[in-house]
Amino acid sequence: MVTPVRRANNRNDRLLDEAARLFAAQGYRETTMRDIAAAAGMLPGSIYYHHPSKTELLVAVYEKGVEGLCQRFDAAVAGVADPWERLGKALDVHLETVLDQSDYARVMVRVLPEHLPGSAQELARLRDGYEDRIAGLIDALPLNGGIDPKMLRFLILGAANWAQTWYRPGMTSPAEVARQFLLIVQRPMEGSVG
Amino acid sequence: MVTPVRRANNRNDRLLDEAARLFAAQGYRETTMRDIAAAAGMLPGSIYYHHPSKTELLVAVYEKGVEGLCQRFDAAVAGVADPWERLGKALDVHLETVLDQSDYARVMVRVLPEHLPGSAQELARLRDGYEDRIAGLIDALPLNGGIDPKMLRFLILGAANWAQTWYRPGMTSPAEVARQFLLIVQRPMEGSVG
DNA sequence: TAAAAAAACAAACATCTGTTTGGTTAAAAA
DNA sequence: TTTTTAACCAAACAGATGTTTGTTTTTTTA
Repeated sequence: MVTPVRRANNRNDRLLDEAARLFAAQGYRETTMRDIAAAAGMLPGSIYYHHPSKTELLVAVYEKGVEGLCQRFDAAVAGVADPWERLGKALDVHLETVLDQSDYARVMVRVLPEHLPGSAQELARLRDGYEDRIAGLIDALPLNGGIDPKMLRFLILGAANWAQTWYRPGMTSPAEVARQFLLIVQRPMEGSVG
Repeated sequence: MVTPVRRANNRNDRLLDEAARLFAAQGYRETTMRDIAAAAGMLPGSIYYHHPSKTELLVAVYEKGVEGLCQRFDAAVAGVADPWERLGKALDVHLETVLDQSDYARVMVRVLPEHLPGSAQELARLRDGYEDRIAGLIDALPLNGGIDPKMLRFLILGAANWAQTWYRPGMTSPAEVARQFLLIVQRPMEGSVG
């Protein structure tokens, strides 16, 4: 197995960028290989030199999305000890990234694994790399009896992901949305910030 | 304009049922007119006797979805005075309907107006018939200063709609999910239930 | 500078898609 | 019983879609 030597003017990065942008803006099914090729300045068939199928192209976009989001997450919560403060940082990163900064992250939210039966498992496995981080973060919260951590996670992540459907640039900033969401779910209880 | 006389063996109801089921399970783009026709026991072209286009078929499904959800909502909150209790009832109806009981309601959550540029306005207008009810309900809540009612609405509806992506029959019941969600966002404050 | 191979082109192929058209059946109206 | 027409069938059409194939260009390596 010889790894091909990547040339200086390789346009795979550009290709992935445009694919992410279109998948995020229009959806996977609504975006054609011709759309992507045109946006990347190449012919439809040329995409297949870099990716064996449309599905695999999506997987590649997904991988970059998870990788980027995880990196931002890790950087944001690094050195923060208080569980609620960690959740606040995570919410902030999640919303800013998904709403404002990364087409790749947007694809993760818009195109769900279960929408591509053939690759659902692979996509879900990639997602878990990020969602496990959120789960661990919420499990560390000191919760009142009666609140199921899993339900709290579903509520927060659900609200955050759904934000993509109503958020438009120029509205309340993603950071402010994150602050509000945290304010609503965080209630004073023993063990949390005084 | 003569309204055609609807015959006893009209299969439009069956057609709508199957369309709703398939749109909810696979998505709009992923469902073909042939899929729907086969499920309804007719030929693809026959659909066009009942609906002028695939888009209009979706609109018809959407209409039934909004109508059903609104009816359930109205029945659930009727006679309930306390704002938080009203929200609880609404959450219960929303989750049970969307997760368990109505393919039509499922379509409303899975197929978003902005995903069909041509009919986005019409679909959004239909949705508003329901979402305005939720908005009114939340605006009636006595909230602590600092919490934006709009953000609370986005959080609750977002979490509730997103539930479709993780909920599977046999899990925690929709009613229990509703109870947990309410528990998390409802905090003791002046004006609410003692 | 010549050989090797990465990267893209040009053009098609097979299939699927929403939709149309003209003919047929069967239920209701006369 | 005859007539009307709601409801559907049968078959195709035109365009879009993911993908393949053979060839050419262009960069790197020897």
